[in-house]
Amino acid sequence: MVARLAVGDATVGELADPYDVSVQAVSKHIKVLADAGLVSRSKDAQRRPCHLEAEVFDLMTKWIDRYRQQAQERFERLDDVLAEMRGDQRHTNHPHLEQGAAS
Amino acid sequence: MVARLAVGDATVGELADPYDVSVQAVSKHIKVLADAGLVSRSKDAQRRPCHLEAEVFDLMTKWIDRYRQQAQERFERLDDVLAEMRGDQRHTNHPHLEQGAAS
DNA sequence: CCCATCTTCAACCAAATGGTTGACAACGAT
DNA sequence: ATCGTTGTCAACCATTTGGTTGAAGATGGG
Repeated sequence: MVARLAVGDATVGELADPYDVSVQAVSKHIKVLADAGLVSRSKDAQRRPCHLEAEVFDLMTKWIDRYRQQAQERFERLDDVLAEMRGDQRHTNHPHLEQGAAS
Repeated sequence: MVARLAVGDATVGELADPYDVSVQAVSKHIKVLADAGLVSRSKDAQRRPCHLEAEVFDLMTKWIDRYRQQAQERFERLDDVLAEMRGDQRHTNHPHLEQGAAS
């Protein structure tokens, strides 16, 4: 959905077409996104194209960065030292995420 | 929840404590996050502290950036020109997001 | 005016989410 | 061995989410 809109504006019908889903469902979905400010609507005859609001990306990124920064600061400081002192051993069981972050 | 973990690792009990919610609820929630790879668990006696996985932030940011780039490229190219040509008028009704992006 | 097209509204339904309580497993301390 | 602490499992319930169908509003073309 977002992927399609990132490519370009589209009507509800166009959004629903490629998928096995009713137009009403998409209309509902878009209403939520619009209410949340993620998309805006324009008016072209009986059509109301959807436009992805790019500013939202910035907000999301900002939100994420706030927590990332906290986590990384802590990580780089004393967390691991203490963990090592008390024989802490992490087991992530999520190999796709492991990338040698912990020394 | 994420906010608390960004500050530092915590046990299920510590996470539940500040809120009016049962330990079981938090345990369930954490299980979801752990299954999704957002947090890892360690083992300290009968306690199992939760650790926020920082890599996830990178993945999120990467995902977002992909779409942001597409949207902005399109935006800066011909989208608005065409819109203007056919008398397009956008109405976002989301003032908190408006910041003079569209000329 | 009436029709075709596009969208939305309303009522409804199934599944997912997020919470509860109660039982129980694991562990350290006594 | 037993007990207190911590976390999890299971069954259950309410709310939200995401879908459906059917009817109705809006708009331009004949």
